Amino acid sequence: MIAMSDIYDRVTELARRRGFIWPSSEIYGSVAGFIDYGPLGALMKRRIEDIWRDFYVIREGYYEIECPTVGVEPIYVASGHVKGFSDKMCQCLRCGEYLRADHAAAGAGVANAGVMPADELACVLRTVPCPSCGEELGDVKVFAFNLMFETSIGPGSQRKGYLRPETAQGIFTDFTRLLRFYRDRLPFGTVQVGKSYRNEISPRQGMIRLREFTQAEAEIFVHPDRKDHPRFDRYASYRVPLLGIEQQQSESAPVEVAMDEAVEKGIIANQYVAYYVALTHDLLVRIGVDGKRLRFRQHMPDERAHYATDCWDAEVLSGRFGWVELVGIADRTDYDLQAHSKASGTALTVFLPLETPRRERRRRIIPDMKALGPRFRGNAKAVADALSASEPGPDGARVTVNGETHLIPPSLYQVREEEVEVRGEEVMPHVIEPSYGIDRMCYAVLEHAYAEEMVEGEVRRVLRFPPPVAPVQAAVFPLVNRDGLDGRAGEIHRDLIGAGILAEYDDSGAIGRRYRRQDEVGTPFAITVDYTTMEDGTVTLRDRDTMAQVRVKREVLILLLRNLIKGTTAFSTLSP
RNA sequence: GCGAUAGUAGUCUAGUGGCAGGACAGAGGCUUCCCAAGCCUUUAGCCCGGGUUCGAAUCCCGGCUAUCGCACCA
Repeated sequence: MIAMSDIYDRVTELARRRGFIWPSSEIYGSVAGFIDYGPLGALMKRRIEDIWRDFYVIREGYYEIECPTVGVEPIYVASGHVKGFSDKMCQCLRCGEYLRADHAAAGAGVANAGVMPADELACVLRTVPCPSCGEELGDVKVFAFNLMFETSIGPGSQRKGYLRPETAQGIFTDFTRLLRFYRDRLPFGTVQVGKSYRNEISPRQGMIRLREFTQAEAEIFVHPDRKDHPRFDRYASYRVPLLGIEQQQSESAPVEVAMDEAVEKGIIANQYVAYYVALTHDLLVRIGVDGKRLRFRQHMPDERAHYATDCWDAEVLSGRFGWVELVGIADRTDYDLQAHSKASGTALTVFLPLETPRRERRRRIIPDMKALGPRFRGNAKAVADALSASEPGPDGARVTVNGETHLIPPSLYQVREEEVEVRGEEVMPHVIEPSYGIDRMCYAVLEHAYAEEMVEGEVRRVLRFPPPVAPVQAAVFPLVNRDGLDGRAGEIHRDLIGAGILAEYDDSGAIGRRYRRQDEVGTPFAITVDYTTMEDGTVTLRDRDTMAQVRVKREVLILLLRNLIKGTTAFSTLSP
C-alpha cells in the first residue's frame, strides 16, 4: 500500500514522464492553471469523453452540439455571470495584500457592504483597518475582479466578449432551435463537451483547479410538473452511497440507498435527479473510479445556488486533496430560460397541446384605437395594453401608465364575451443539469488506477485502467529478435492496427522490461510471439493486472482482443 | 496575491565561490526461449533575467513554477 500523501507526487511524476500530463508552455515558463495533455493523456481523455458520449448521446439520445467559446456580453449579463462572478477587491497600499473589499468593510461592522457600489465602498474603507497589516486602508481603489476572461470582438466596434465560464449557456441560447429540432416535445436533452474558462485568482492543486478546463454538460429540458424519468426503472434499484443533508448535519457516514427509495423518502428531490445520480455513479465506476472512494453529497441549503431546488455532487476521495467534486447534478428549474427570455425578449417556452382541447369563456376588452390615439399620443399603446389587462367597472376602467392613473370611459372600448378553444398551454421547461469536470475525472482515474506491487524483489508500477480507457490497447513483442520471430510479430502488429486496435510494437532489450514499460502506461494486453508460434500459429496473450498468460490461436486474436478491450469478455474467463 | 520553503539530464539526486558527478530511464549494439538480468557504446542538465566577483549551480535582487500556510474558489 502506498502512503496516501505520496500518491499525488508519484502519479504526477509518472504522468509527466510517460506523456500524460505536462505543464503548459514550459520553455517560456509555465502558467499556473494551464496544462498540456501529452500523447497518452490526450488519448485517455478522448476515451473518457467517448464513454461519456456512449452514456449521454447514444444511450440517453441527447444529441451533442458545439458552440463558440467566446460569447457576447449580453449572454453573461443575463446568466448572472457578469454580476455574480465578480468580486469587488482592493489592494492595501501598505502591505500589498489583495482583499475582498466587501469582506473588509463588513468585517469592520459596515452594514450592507455586500450590495454597496464600488465608489461608496472606497469611501467607507478609508477608515477601515487592513485585516492583514492593521493599518488604515486610506485612499484605496476598489475594482471588480471578474472570474471571466474578457476579450473584444473585431476591430473598432470593440464589442465586448467573454470566454465562456461554462458550456451550458450555449445550449440555453440555442433553445428555440433545439426545441424545433426535437419537434416541439418535452422532455429533450442536449449535451456539449468542450473548453470553459475561469480566471481563478490563485489556482493550485494541479489538474483539480484549472483556468482552462474541459466540461461535459447535459441540459435536460423537462416539464416542470413531470419530473419522473421515463426510463427510471433502469436505475430504480441501483444503489448509491448518499451523503444527504441529514448525514452531513449528524456528521455520519454516507448511506447506501436504492434510487426508488431515495425518491420515495424525499432524500433526492425527483426521479430525474436520482436517475442521473445513478447514471453518474455507473459511468464513473466504468471509467475506473474506485467505487469505495466515491460518494454523492447533497448541497446544504445555504450552499446551493438560489434557483436550484436540489443539487448533488459526485465526490471522489483523493490521497492528496481529500474529497474532490467531479460532477454536479442540479435541478436548475427555469432560472436560465427565464433570465434569457427576459433579457432577449424571446419566448423560451414550449407549446404543449392538451389531449382534448377545452372551451373557455373569456372576456376580451378591445380598445378603440381611433379614439385613444389622439388622446394619449405617445402613451396610447401602453394605455391600450393596460386596458386589455384591466377589470373595467360600470363607470369605466382604471389604468396606470407611467405612474399616472387614467379613467377610461366605456365609450373608448368594447367588452366582448367570447368562447375560445384552448388547445394547449405555453410551458417554460425546467432544466436538469449533470455537469462533469473531465480533467478532474482524468486525474481521479489516474490516481485510482495507480498501483505499486512487489514482484520478485522489484517494484512493479501499474496503471490499472479499465481496458476501454487505456490509451494504448495492446502491445506486440517478439520473444527474441531472430529466427523470424520478429518478422512474425511485425505481421501481427500490422493486423491489429488494420483492425483499428491501437497497438505498439517493441523489440528492444529483454522481454520483462517491455512488459514493465507497458504496465506503467496501463496497456491492458500484450501479445508475445515465441517459437511455439512458429510451429502451431498460437501466441501468448498476457494480462496486465495478473501477469497471467494464455495461448491464443492467431485467427481468433483480433476478435478476442476487441471483446477484451470493450470489456465484454474478461481475461479471467479464458483458459490457459 | 501575501508569507515560508524549494527549483541541477526524461526522472530522482550529489555538489556552500574554482573543470557539474551519479543512479535509473532513453538510443545503438552484443547477449537472451516469458516479466526492469548482464556487457559495450551513446544521448542528455544547473528555471528565466539582472547584479556582486578575476571567477556564480552556489551569494544578492527581480520574475516564473512547485509545495505548505493564509486569502480566494458564483
